[in-house]
Amino acid sequence: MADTELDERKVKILNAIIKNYLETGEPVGSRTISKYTDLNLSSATIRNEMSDLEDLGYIVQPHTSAGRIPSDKGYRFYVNNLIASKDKEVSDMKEWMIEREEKMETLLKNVAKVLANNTQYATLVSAPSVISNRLKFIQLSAVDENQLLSVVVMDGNIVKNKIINVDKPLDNETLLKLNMLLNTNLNGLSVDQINLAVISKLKEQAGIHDEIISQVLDTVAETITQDEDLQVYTSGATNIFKYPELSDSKKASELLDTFEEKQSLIELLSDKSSEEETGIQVYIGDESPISTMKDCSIVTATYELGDGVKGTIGIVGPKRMDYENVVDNIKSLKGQLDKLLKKEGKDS
Amino acid sequence: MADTELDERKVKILNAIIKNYLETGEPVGSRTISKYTDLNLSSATIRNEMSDLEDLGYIVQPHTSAGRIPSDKGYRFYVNNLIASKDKEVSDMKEWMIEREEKMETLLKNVAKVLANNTQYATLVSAPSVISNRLKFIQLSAVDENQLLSVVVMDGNIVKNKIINVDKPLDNETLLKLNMLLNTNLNGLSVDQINLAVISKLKEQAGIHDEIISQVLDTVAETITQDEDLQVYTSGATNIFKYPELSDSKKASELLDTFEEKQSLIELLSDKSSEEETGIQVYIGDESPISTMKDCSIVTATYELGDGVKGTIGIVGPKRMDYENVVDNIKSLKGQLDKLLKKEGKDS
DNA sequence: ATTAGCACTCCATTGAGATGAGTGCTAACA
DNA sequence: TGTTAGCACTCATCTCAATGGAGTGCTAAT
Repeated sequence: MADTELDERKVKILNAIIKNYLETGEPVGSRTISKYTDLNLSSATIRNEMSDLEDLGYIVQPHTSAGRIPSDKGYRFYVNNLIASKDKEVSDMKEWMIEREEKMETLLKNVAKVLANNTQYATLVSAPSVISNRLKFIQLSAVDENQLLSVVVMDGNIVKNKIINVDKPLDNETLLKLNMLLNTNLNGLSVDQINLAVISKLKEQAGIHDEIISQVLDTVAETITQDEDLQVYTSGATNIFKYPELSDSKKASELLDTFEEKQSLIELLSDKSSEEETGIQVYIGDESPISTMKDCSIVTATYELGDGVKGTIGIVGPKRMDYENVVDNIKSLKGQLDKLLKKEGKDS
Repeated sequence: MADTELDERKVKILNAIIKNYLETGEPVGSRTISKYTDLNLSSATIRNEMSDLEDLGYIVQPHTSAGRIPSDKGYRFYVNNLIASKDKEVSDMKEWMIEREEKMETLLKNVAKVLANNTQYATLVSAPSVISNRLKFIQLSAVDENQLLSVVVMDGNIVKNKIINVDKPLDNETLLKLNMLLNTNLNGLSVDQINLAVISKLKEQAGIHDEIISQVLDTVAETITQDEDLQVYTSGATNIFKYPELSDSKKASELLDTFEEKQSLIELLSDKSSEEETGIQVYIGDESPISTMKDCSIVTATYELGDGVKGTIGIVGPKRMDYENVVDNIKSLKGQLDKLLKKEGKDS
């Protein structure tokens, strides 16, 4: 639809406006465009076109007799074009840091950091969600008389653990039996497959309807399904100070609060409402599910591990963000993570 | 020494200046003091005294003909008095959140949050340092053919783990023997007691000079001594925007960066250079080991767990921080943590 | 359809008072 | 001798109007 309402010249002008605004952050006037483009049109002509573009809602004037800046709709147009057309080879990303990491956590922290450095925006990376992530190994051990330790290893070497307090000690034999039971029945299952039914089947198989064993099994189930806090790693949050339109103290404070209080970020990153086939989502201004980010744009991509969707990487910046660069970066990183995690899941 | 250079009246005036400045954040003039105190002195007299105080270095003028504000030395004087004298019962702290927590991590996050809420400053809480923390339980298990999982439980239920990649599988028997060996030899030892000597003794006891076993033992040692990232939890970093003197965009950005990049905070919290017998340390302005906090004051306290020093809680705020309230809060929290952790370490 | 030209609008910057808080100093007072 | 009143002076901040410039919208000419 956008295609029919904008002729080629208007598209060129709109793009020129947006590009210029991305660089300068200042409203851009007709004269600038008249020189900047290779259209060889006078500023007056441009003015007419700009007037049209404003009527169509692609650009706005912050106040009478200032230049124009892109509206959310304008950004949206630009970005759609970009993601669709762009598929040029990604600038070779710094690989120095993404080397085989043992710990998911440090890996993801590094990813966030690299991305923040490369783009100069704020970045978020969420740990793989355990939904549809497979159980690889599970073990119960007696720490001392009253404490059991349950350890669960998932695909991708994510390790979870929980201390279980019990009233009286379990003897070694029982423990061994339980471990056997757990491993044979649960290994290879994904978290969302481990529900109440499975657990109660386990309890049954444990034979004795022992109070304690039942309690232990429940806790194990809890360990497995525990939301892992759905960790989010952030980096470069303070980059927002680089963009005057975000750095007045009220907005900045709210934004940084959002980053510190990671809960809402989790929601953001797991928002799958407008999933794109490319795996890259862009929220512009009001489109964002988080209200404190009304004045920002957000680009997210999901990376996969083995089967099923997993974690998300995201970038938060001003609306005039360098979409081109960001999309490239995020695509590249997504690719690398996909590759890395699949490999690690398999052979290492 | 400070006692001899300040007579009682000067002390009163100095305190009045500081208190007033703490509230308002504005330079305070002679007239204000003349009314505010019960000294019944005219502003002129106060001016004379203030002039003296300035010569002595306790207060400074931000510019000619503004009021005076406390210098670092002035704050220092005030704080010393405070910590020494103050020991009144702490305002009853919200206990709602500090209930028996299984996970150290969530507990400490909550502590940081509560403290930030109570004081309206930025807070940091460091996890107990494992130095001189005892080993409670250790276990090696085979996740699959090529991966071993080593899990270590410390006092206070801190769990560490590490995946060990091995070239060829270890048979069950060896594993069992290793576990036995590890537990009998290492349990009860603190981390700093587990050094190369102990490990090589272990290797010897393992009998066979097997390449793999040696490698495994090394990795176990690594797991135990791994620095646990020395986690630091922060909260309320954005509170700095409440204090104009910190919130100009350059300073704020640097400060927030420091909070995000937690590494330097770790150093701050583990700085034991000026340990006080009360366990409470106060850095004022330049005294801080972190340069980005030149314009801040920092109050830290260490809490203990069982034996030996453990973690630290800290508050970062403007120099005109409400020291009284902060010290109370931090004392109270320290007390609760001490109690809680000792209990947990023992019986649970 | 495009362009040149012009009047107009509005923001941002500047500089000149005006204001007021606060000091330092001096002289008077108890 | 310590305290106070008074006064001249300084300096940051606020207000206000003037200025300049960037940019638009409109109209008339090409």
